[in-house]
Amino acid sequence: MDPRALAALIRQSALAHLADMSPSPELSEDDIALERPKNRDHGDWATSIALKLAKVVGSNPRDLATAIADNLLDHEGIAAAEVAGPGFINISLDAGSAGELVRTIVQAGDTYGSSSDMAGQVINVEFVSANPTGPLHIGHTRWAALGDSLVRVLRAAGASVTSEFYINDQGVQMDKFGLSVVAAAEGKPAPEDGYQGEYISDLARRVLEMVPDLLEMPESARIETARDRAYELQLADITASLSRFNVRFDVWFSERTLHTPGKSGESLIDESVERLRAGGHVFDDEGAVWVRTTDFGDDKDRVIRRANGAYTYFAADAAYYLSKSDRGFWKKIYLLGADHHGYIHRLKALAGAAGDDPEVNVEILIGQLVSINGAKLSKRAGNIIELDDLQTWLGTDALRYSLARYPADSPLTLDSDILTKRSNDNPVFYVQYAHARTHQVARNAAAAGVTTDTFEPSTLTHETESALIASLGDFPRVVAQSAELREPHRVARYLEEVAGVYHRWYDACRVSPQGDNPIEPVHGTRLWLNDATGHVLRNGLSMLGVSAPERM
RNA sequence: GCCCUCGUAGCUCAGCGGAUAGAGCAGAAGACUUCUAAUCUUUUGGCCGCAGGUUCGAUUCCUGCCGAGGGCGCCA
Repeated sequence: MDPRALAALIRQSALAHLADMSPSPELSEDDIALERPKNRDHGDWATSIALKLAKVVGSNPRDLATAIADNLLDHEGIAAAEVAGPGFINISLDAGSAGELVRTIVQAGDTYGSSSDMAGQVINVEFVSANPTGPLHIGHTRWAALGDSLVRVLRAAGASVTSEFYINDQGVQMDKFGLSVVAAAEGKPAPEDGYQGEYISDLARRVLEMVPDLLEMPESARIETARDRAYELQLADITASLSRFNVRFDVWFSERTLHTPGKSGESLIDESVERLRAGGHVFDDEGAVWVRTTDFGDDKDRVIRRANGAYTYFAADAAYYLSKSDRGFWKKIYLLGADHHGYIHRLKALAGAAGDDPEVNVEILIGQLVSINGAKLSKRAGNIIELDDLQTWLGTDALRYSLARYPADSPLTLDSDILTKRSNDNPVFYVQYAHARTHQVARNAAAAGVTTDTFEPSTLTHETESALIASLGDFPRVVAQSAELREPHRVARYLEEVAGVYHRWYDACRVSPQGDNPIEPVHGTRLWLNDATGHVLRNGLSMLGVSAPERM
C-alpha cells in the first residue's frame, strides 16, 4: 500500500463516520496530511485529520480520531491504528501490505517519483540570463543549479516546461564590451568603465584570428565586428560552461530580436508598446511614453520610451513578456538574484497590463547571494569567482548538489573544505555512496545466487525495513511538493534521509546470506528492496543533475 | 526614507499551524575474521533575535522593534 492509497482509505473512513452529518464536510486526500512520524513508536504513518476535522464538525478530536481509527482497523493491510496525543492517529501497516510498494517501485523504474499532478501546465522558466560580456560567476552558478533542478522537478511532476536564457545582447553594456575588445586588439588599455581581465585579451586574440584585417577596418565597422565576433565566442563559452555543469536551455532568447524591425518595419518592441497602448495602459507625459504600472501595484509608473525617442530597458522587458505569452506559456517563472528584486513590481505590473493575472501567470523567485570560503578570485576575469574555476575545483556533482540542497532565499556560505571531502560530512558523497552501495549489494547478490525470482513482502519485518519502505513511499509526494513550492532542495534533503535509512538497513539486514547459510525467500525479497532504493536514489539525483555512480 | 530576504545547537542549515524543535559537522564513547567502516551505534549541546497578537495549539501566520544582507534611476 502506498501513501496515496492509505490517504484514500483514511478519507473513506472519516467520511464513513461523518456520513450522517448534515451537511457532510468536504474532504480531499490533500486534507489528510499524512506524514511520517519522526518517532518510530508512532507507527509508519500519522495523520492529524481528526484535529483538523474536529474544528469543522465541532466534536472532540480524540473521540473523532478513535472512531476513524476503529474504522481503519477493519481494512486489509492495516496492522495498527492508535490514537495519540491531542488526536493524532498513528498507523502501522502490516509487512506484506507495506512491502507491495517495493514491487511497484522496481516495476516503475526510472519513472518512479514522477506524477501527472501538474499535467497541462505550460511553464516557462527563465534563469541565469547573464550578459554575454564575460564568464559566468558564482551567482549565476547558483541560479543555474537551482533553475535546472527546478525544471527537472517540474517535469517530473508532469508539467510541460521550457527552460529559457534571455541574452542581453543589445545596449550600452554590449557596446562597452565591443570597445573593450577593440582596445585589447589594438594593444591599448581598457576604456573607462570597460570590461577588464585576461579574458578580454583572449577574446581579442581569437577575434583577430577570425578577422585578420580587423584593425584595418574603419572605426565603426571595427567596433561592431569586434563586438559581434567576441559576443559569439563569449556566448559559446557560456553555453559550454553550462553544458559541463549539466545545465541546458531549450531556448536562448536574444534581446536583439526584439529590436530588429520585422516585415512591417516595426520591431516587436514597437508592437508591444502599441499593444499596451491599445489596452489603455500607456500615456504620454513631457515627451516620454509611460506605462501606468501603478494600476497593477507598482510603486511608480515606468517610462517605456524616453523623451529622446529611445526605448528604455523596460520596453524590452515588455516585448519579451508578450513574446512569452504569445508563445503559449501560461506561467512565467523568473529566477532572479536579490539584487534584482526591484523588478518584481514592474514585472507583475507588466503582466497585468498585458491582460494576464499577475498573481497566477507570473512567479518571481528571488534568490539570496551565495559565497564560498576558500575560493580564489578569477585571474582571468578579474574580481569575480568563475563558474569554470569552481567546477574544476569542486566538480560538477559536489557543486550542483550543494547549491541545490538549500532554499533559494537562504543566504548561503559554502565551505570548500567540506565539498572536497569524500565522507559523511559531504552530503553528495553520502547519497552517492548509498547508491553505489545498492549496486555493490546487487553484484554480490548475483554472485551468491540470490535472485529476484522470489518476492515475499511479508518477510520484510525488520524495523529498518519498514522504515526504508515508508521512506521510499514518500518519494512521489516529495517530488510533487518540491514542484508545487518551486523548492528542489526538498528532493536533496529527502535523498539524504533515504540514504541514511538505507545505510542503517544495510547495517542490520543482509541480502546475501552469510557464509554457507542457505538462501531463503527473505534474501530475494531484500534484493527487491535494495533495487527499489537504488531507483529512488538514482531518480532523485537525476532531478538534481547529479550523477549516480554504480561504483565508488 | 520606502521596499525585499534572512535571524533556529559551537559551525553550516532543515522544519508551507501540530506530538518531547531536527540533520550533518565539531566535542565524548563505541562497532571492521562481516554484501564497501566513503558506513553504523550511543551521547553532550536550544529564552527557535526580542515583544505583543490570532489559534484548542505558533519556530511556522499577523504587527512592532532589534540585528545582517540586498534594492530604489527617462542606468543597463
